[in-house]
Amino acid sequence: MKILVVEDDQQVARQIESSLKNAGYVVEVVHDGEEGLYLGNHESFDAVILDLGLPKIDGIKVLQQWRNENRHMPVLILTARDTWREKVVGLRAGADDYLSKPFEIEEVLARVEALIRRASGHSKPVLTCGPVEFDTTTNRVALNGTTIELTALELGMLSYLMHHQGEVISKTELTEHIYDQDFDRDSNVIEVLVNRLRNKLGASLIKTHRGLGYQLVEPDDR
Amino acid sequence: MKILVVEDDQQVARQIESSLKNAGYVVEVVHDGEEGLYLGNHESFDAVILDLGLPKIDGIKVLQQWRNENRHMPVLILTARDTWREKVVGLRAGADDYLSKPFEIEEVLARVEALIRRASGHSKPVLTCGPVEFDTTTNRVALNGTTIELTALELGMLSYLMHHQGEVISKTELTEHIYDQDFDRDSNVIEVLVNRLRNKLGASLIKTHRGLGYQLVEPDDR
DNA sequence: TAGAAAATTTAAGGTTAATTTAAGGTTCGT
DNA sequence: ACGAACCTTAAATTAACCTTAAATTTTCTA
Repeated sequence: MKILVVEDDQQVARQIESSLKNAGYVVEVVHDGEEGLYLGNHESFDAVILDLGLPKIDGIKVLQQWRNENRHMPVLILTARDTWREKVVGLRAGADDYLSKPFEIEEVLARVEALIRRASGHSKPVLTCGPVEFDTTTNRVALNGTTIELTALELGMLSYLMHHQGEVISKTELTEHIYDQDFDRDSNVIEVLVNRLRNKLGASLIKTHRGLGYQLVEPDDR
Repeated sequence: MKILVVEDDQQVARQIESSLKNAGYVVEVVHDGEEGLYLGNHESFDAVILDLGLPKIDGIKVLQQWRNENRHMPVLILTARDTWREKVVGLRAGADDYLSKPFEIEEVLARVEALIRRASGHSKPVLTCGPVEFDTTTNRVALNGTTIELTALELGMLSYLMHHQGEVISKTELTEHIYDQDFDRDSNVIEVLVNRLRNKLGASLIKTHRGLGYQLVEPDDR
């Protein structure tokens, strides 16, 4: 998760930066509107914290330009003044949330996380197939609710099958996805992997189509 | 609830002290900046009332130093003059609210309570995982209650893991967070760091998932 | 500012779990 | 029934990780 902070006040900027980093974000800090505008247009961020009173280009202008360029990352606006007028202008320009100084650093964190959560809410992170669940964000795999430990390769294979549920996937396709293109023709790695997955997640999860490939199916529970 | 009052005017100090005590707070009063700075750094308060015109060290300096040491307790500033300039300086230094003399003692109480409410509402200051605690505001780490000294990198790594408890974090993710983007692919820095953390905080705290990453787990005590 | 101390990085050898290989058995389609 | 494709198991191999210590860099202190 990468966050852009546009804030000219060095102290506030540092405060926010360290707090965000501690919370586990990758943080990029710039100190004026020009740099902010450029970075926001040329790199991709999961959220932006934007001060309004900035040197060179005003925060509102920066925000408007981003939105004109169809950049839709969530933006939290910071401002020194807490006037009705400012708030309206900010939200009109496309801000997602608004915070006026002085603020608790923890509150900034809370709001940013809320924004990111809200923004990423569109994707469905956890795939499911019968009794097995696969969380694409954390790579956690569960069978009937209890987590199952998988190795890197097992995980890679399950991930691919999960993303192509119901399709019949050839062994070549699996090898090419799990490894990087190169593969031996005479090796039973895939069979061994399938076997281990079946042992861990239930024999009927992966159906084999002789000569064609494998298919992830909802097992008939019994 | 413990409140620190830093105020050189004996009469004002006594007034505030008795008012706060009546309201049910534990109050500590000191009369110059030096004592204030020390106490604020070595004890934990739920809020601070800080006069700006102080002997030995100016109030702003005291506040700045606290913030530099990552002490984030809410601070209400008192000042004799009500100038725009002073207010800005105070807020820039990290104050949370501002009150100019003369003031009603009732108002001081009201503002302090507002600050405490606001601060406690949004902060989740101390993360815990089994026997280890991590205070996000002071960066203090404790194992079974006793403070453990960690280096900057150790702290960075622990902080990241603490904020993502239970998740499996890849080595790349750790490097990208601890360092700023750039990293060598052939270096065992992460392994060495994990090793040192395990030595200091217990071997079973960090679980390794071969080929995937590391995971912070509650150690099974034994 | 030099010297000392601490922190960080590098390096090397040992350990272990994951992956691959291999070998023999099983199933399925024709 | 026969061969090919697949399954299963276990041993062999490999790569990831651990541990330690020395080398280097940074920070502290006199």
